[in-house]
Amino acid sequence: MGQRGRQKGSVGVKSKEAILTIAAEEFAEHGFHETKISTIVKKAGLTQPSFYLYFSSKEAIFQELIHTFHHKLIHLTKNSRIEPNLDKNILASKIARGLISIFKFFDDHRHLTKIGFFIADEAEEIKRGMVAHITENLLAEQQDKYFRQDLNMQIVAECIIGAIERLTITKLFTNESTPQQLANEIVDIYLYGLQNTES
Amino acid sequence: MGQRGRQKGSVGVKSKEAILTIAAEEFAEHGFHETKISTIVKKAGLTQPSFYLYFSSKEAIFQELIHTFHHKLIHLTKNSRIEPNLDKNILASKIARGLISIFKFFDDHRHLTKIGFFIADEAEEIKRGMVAHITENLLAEQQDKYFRQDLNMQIVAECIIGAIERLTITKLFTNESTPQQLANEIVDIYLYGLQNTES
Amino acid sequence: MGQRGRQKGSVGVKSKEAILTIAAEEFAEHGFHETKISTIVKKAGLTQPSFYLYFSSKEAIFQELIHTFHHKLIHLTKNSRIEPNLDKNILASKIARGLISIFKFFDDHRHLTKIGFFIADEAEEIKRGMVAHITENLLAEQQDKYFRQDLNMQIVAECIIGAIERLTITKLFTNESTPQQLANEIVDIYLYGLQNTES
Amino acid sequence: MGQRGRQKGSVGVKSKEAILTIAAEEFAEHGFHETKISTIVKKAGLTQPSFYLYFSSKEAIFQELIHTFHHKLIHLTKNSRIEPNLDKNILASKIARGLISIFKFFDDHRHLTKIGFFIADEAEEIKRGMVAHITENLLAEQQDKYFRQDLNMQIVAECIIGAIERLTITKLFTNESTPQQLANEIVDIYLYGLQNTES
DNA sequence: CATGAATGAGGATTCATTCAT
DNA sequence: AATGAATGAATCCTCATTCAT
Repeated sequence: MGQRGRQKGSVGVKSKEAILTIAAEEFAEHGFHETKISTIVKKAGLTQPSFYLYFSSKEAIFQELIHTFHHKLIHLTKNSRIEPNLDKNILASKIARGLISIFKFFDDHRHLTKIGFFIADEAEEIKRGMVAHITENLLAEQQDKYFRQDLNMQIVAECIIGAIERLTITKLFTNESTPQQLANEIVDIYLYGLQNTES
Repeated sequence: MGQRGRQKGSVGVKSKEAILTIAAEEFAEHGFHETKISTIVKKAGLTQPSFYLYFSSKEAIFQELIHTFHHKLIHLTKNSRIEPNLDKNILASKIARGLISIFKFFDDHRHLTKIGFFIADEAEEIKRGMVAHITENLLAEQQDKYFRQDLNMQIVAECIIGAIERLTITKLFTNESTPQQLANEIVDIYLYGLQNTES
Repeated sequence: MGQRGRQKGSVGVKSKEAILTIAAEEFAEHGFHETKISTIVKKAGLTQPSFYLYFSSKEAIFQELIHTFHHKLIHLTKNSRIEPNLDKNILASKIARGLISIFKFFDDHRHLTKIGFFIADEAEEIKRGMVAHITENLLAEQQDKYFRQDLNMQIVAECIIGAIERLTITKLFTNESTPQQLANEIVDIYLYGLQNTES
Repeated sequence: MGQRGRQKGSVGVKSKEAILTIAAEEFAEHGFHETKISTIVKKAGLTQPSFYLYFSSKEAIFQELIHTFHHKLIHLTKNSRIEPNLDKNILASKIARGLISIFKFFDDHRHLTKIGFFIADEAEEIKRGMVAHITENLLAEQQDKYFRQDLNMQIVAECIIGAIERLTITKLFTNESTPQQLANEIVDIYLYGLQNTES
């Protein structure tokens, strides 16, 4: 069928993706309200009505971007459950690996991350999800005696998310640190603490 | 009679303060753009032109709130430099005391905190200031051998600010934890780390 | 009566005059709409309600200034009727004298002139009055054979007013010419024309 | 069918021109401040946002009208340089022809003229340009001995512009005189003066 | 004579969104 | 698949003017 390959939808798909990409940029840089549909379509070489061919509203495309971010993030964390029975040295690197994958993901999707992790109202909920996930992991490891028994792991998880948040903005997105470096620093700090045990 | 005589201008002052209070509430809850001047003045029992009697624009009052927050915050952290020559136990409680005062301050000024620490574009800068301050303190203590020599204290500071940020939103503002509890948890986590040293 | 001279009204009179003077300046410089009552009273060291102690509205003070201008102008032109039976040389200087008095008057009341002769809607009417007056004079002199019989004196009068208007703005108010100079130039041009009668 | 095919954009052009025409009317009649965008668009059968489809602000459309006037005026005066070597009778009719074209232009563009020659702040500058142009012409003719040597031609030019100004308002726009009549009267007055040379 | 405080009324401008083609 | 044209619905802001003291 259709040997002349009037590749149905390909143009539209391209337009839609152009809009999505540019919108992500704009939202990430200027926030929701300061981003104008007019600007997006202009940058995409389209007109305003075309926008509504692909998205039902400004709110809708914003949600779509958030959803994409959230979806990818969930997918990412799905496989990161730490297997039991590993010795302490390996634990550290396991944790580091998890953090690396998060930072890498953020690094690879800067605009989406800005939107879904920092700008959106839903960011709070997304973080809550991550905190829950991390808490679970930590609890398991706590149970396995890798971690101190007297710690409130939910609070720990919040601290880690907070750290990730900050470092993403100030170190990762400024290109001052790599995912690896950041992950290692976090592991080092949280695992062993600040206290000087020498002397 | 009235021992304070002809309270010149007191009415206007009251109106201005009413506007400020309500504006803080609104901005904190709805953000800059979703906050309407009309709503603010209505809640203050005034009309729109009155607003402009006290503030030159919506932007201006927002800035004033940010400034107030920043100003108070700076004032707070001014006295918090840790004195040298204290043993380790005291150090912990010293640090805790600093954190308590921050959480207390945030707790006492929830709206301002939401605005100046979470909503404003300037929040980033304000946090940067706090990070710098904390970094300084940490470095001094590191020099005094209280802390491990191999840690990048700026990164540590970022982690702490991130933790404060998160815990403020999820534990403090939800009334799930007190400033004391949060401060203690942070000290415990960051000073000693997660690692189980028993066994 | 009243040896203590609580000069009744003197303060008010002073305030009113201050307002009038400043208002004239402002209207002259910025026109009606761009002149704000708030600016006037500020410059007069008063508050807005005080303004309404002396003038019923912005429109009212503007009218008062126009009226003052018009009144003075009418007073000026009342005595300027040219007496009959003068020879041609004297005629020229008579006319010049009339023009000098007008230019002097404009020069002495620059703000009022700007308002009443250039800014006000009523300026048109005021000019019409002057044209009528000049026309009358010219007609008398035409009847006395001093002027050409074939000229439409109303048109001539319009031309003279037009000349006065322009020269007031471009030469008088810029201090490039004195009333005398301008009057002489006008007399010279209009009496003898441009045409070179030599050769 | 339809020899001009798919008239792309013709509707928008029509709307823009409608707005321009009506705006010229309104500005001419009521001045800048008393002219409301709401009135303009209402008369054009449009809504307020449509106005901003074609003009960026009220100030902008006003400037556009002024510019149009100025542009046309400059175009008009470009060809009006008087060629040398003409005898006196022809000179008069040459000058008359120039004046006719000006009055005709003003007559054909009453609204624009009101705006650009009487209402706009830029009117002064526009007149200055005309004065300069006229002065140049007069000087050339003076050099060629057509005009008296003792006259300050800039002042003469100012007088002529003043005359044009006045006569435009009082005779042309009231339909009391035609461009031809006005031009002839001016030539007559300025060339030969008022003085009765008979007797 | 004067003012601190307040407001009614309106006006320009913006932006997401839609209609007809 | 796309667009020229248009708009509904707000929002910020301004200014002359007034009231109570």
